[in-house]
Amino acid sequence: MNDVAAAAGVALKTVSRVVNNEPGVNAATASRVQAAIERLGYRRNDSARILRRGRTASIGLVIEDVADAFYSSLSRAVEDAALHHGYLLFTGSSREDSARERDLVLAFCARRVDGLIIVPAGSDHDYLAPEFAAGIRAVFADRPPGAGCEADTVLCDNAGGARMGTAHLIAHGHRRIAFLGDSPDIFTASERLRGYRQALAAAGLPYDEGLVAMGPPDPARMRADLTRLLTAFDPPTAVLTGNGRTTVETLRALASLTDAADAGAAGGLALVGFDDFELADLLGITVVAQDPARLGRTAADLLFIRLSGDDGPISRIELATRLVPRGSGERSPLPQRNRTAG
Amino acid sequence: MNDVAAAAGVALKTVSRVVNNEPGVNAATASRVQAAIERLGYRRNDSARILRRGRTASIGLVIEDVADAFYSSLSRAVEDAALHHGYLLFTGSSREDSARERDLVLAFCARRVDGLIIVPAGSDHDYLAPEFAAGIRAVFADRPPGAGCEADTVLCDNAGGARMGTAHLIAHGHRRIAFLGDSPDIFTASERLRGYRQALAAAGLPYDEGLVAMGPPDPARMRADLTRLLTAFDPPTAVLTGNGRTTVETLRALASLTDAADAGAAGGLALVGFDDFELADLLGITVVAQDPARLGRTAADLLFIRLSGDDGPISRIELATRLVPRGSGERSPLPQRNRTAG
DNA sequence: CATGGAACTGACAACGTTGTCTATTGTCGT
DNA sequence: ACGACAATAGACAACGTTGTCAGTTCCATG
Repeated sequence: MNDVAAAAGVALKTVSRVVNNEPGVNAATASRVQAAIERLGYRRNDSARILRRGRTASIGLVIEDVADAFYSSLSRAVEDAALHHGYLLFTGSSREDSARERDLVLAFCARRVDGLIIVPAGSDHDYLAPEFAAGIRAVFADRPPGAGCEADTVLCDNAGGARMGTAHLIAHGHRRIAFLGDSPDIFTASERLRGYRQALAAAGLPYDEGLVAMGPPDPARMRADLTRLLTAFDPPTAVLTGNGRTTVETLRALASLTDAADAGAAGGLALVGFDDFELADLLGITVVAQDPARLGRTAADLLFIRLSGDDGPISRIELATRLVPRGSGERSPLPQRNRTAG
Repeated sequence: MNDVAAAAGVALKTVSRVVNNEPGVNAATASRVQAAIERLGYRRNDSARILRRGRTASIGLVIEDVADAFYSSLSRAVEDAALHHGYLLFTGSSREDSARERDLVLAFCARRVDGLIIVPAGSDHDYLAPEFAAGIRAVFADRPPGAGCEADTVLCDNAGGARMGTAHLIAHGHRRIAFLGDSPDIFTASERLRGYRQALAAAGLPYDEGLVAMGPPDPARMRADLTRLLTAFDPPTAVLTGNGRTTVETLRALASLTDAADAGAAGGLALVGFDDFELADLLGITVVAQDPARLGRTAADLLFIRLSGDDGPISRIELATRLVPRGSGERSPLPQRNRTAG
């Protein structure tokens, strides 16, 4: 900028004014400065600008994994909102590792992002206290912050969705319904388990721990769990899967366990999946759909409201889920070969 | 930092030394400073640091759309590499809009990223000249830069992959093979069309424009194109689809055109898709697989080599593709109802 | 005891902007 | 012709770091 000023025979401040479209510069002077800018290929250094002004016009997004369709949809929604408000976006994936979450968040804070959208991996957010004190705003998405951390939160109605999915299976005559979920220490997974139990209770059905298998969606582990479930004395006639990844891996496991030809039919087992996913329509999989884009958009909206100065009470929004019947969840129970009596 | 210095009764520079783990600070002094840091909740301001040091330890990634599985895998690979090198990552989606690509790139440059990884939407990258002059390094991924822009580039062997996929169909007896691709002004789409033509030529088959339909993967448009193709006098017995999105939409269109029950079987039409995608295994779709994670990793590697000072000649890497037979591409031609003679 | 050097600490400028305040014009009304 | 005022331009400090260099202390050595 100094060079531009020298080249245009003008003061530093005048260049600054031209660069920022500030009023009070003679048109002739301005075009002379513009010419110098073009000639020298000058670009404003935003680091200095940020240092001087205090606002960075950037936000940080920490998700679990960009490569997961759910989070990449969420990302895109946040990205759009950021762009729309003229903000730049830092992103990082925590990989379900709370240390990595913290490091990313703190790195973003050191860059003085104005705000954060966090899908927390950990359950302790005390490390944010100094940042909040410094004026950084944060919105939690998909999962709530740890105890003692007061911040806007956008969740989906996990328990309600699981309840609805389970009730749907019950309504189609199922009495033994398995639940395959992610690790129970993940908020959404345990909430969905809760919803599943609520639905069973509401229908007067017993809760059978033997029908529940939870853990990271590792194909080998899931195959083993499914085999155990399906070869038990009194096997389930239906399954509720706890998230997109789990649903997909369940379908794979079922395909490898049953006749590959009718893999799409999930081998007669009724199935409702939590989370919609690409091609679920073609495979005829009934799902309880969340809207990750809406989740991201809502979180971004909340954040930008805060960034515009709003200091109202914390909000905690819960987005509704939607049951999308596609066939796999509407099958009636088939007589099971392992069962001795009906 | 000033406050910390005052609180610890020490000079600014000493705090700086402690914060940066620089040697030459008495342990007692250091712990006094540490205490003050904790007490005040101090965090270093990286904007100032960047301004002072010149290096930002951040890179910018511009892709087409995070919500697309191909690019989100690529993103994740770049993210991992960045994290591994201690860099932060700015991301943005161009949405196939060259102006948006430029704006994102320039915004990242204004933030003084050290390097860029770009999946270009446009074909004119003259706007980068001043940035290159300022020392920014860029690597192009998936698509090459516009003419006149010399930069490291990582592509996949698009023509070769399409040739392989087409040859595979020819080897299974197909003579009339349709090509459904993305807009021909997208580099990868036109390269794949080229590979398709090469394979036809190599087999002595005529190139029939009537069997080619290209454009953005809009469901309605694709359905119309497919209907036209399949109801023609001499319809194709096989299809090569030009990318993941196109493959999926083709499957949808086929499912809605033929009996929904055998949608997974793509209605008897043989199909090879360019790009692997989630659940292609369950649907039995033969694909020419790229490795987007490898693409991202390779691009990041190239970039970090440059950032470490390498000034060797420009490299242009082409990654191989892999044919994954899963059934849909191994079907023999069926007699077509619209054809008068065999 | 003087001297050299190592270990530690601090003063100061500079990075490239922008906000504030002041100085210089030129224009207008009286 | 004069003061008032608007429009334009510039000087300067400050944002929070870090690199450079200079100073102080203290200990080992001759």
